Amino acid sequence: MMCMREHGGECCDMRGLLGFLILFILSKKPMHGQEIANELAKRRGEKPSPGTIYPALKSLKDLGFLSEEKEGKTITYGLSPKGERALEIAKKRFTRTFLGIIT
Amino acid sequence: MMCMREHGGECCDMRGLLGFLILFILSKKPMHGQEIANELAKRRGEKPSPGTIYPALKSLKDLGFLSEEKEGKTITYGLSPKGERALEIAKKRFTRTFLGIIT
DNA sequence: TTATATATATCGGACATCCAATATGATGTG
DNA sequence: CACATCATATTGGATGTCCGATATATATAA
Repeated sequence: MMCMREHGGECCDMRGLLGFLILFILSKKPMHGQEIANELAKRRGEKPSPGTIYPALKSLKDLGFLSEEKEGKTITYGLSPKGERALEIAKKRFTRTFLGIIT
Repeated sequence: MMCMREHGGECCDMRGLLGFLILFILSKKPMHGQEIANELAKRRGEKPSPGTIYPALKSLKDLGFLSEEKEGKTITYGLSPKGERALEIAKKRFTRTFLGIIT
């Protein structure tokens, strides 16, 4: 049914770009999981569930894109050098693909 | 494994935004399927297969987002008024979600 | 200690996306 | 007509994305 959601008026649910968004958000400022989820909520309009955000962070970590610092119960994530390079490449692709859409 | 693809350097495969992209492309100029596929190839770097583009067009058509004009073997698609409204809403969401990424 | 709240983590599965293969129909050329 | 070509269409399935439910760990309060 493609990306069209809800009562016929909306499309574009950003599916598949969660990891990209997280990299971008972390490039602005290191954050822990809940802060990232809140930032995503601001952008997407809906807060991702724990079952979304933590596996996503794990994937990015497994790819070597994140640095982390544990303190008590919170883990603050940032971009590793590899993560920064990946973000730059992804931004180029994103920009080329969606050129002209954001006016 | 999220949206991360290929040798660790890339992410952001635009999954889930195909319908949105098609609406945007058609808002610039009415086109038929193959022209749309070629335009997508320019943006994404890879031409979508027939099994991708035609079901996508069918979904958009079923949602009432497209107008079409058949001439011989080609069908030229454009945006219906409903499609234009949907695109505007989607662009707002897209812009809010990815604000700051395209510099 | 017990209770509560918060952060992180995992697992199962529903659902969506997209492609490969294939089929249909129209047009043109010999 | 037979054949090739191009645009369109369908369908089966592999894969990916994300959420709900649940569990664990740490911190704080009574």
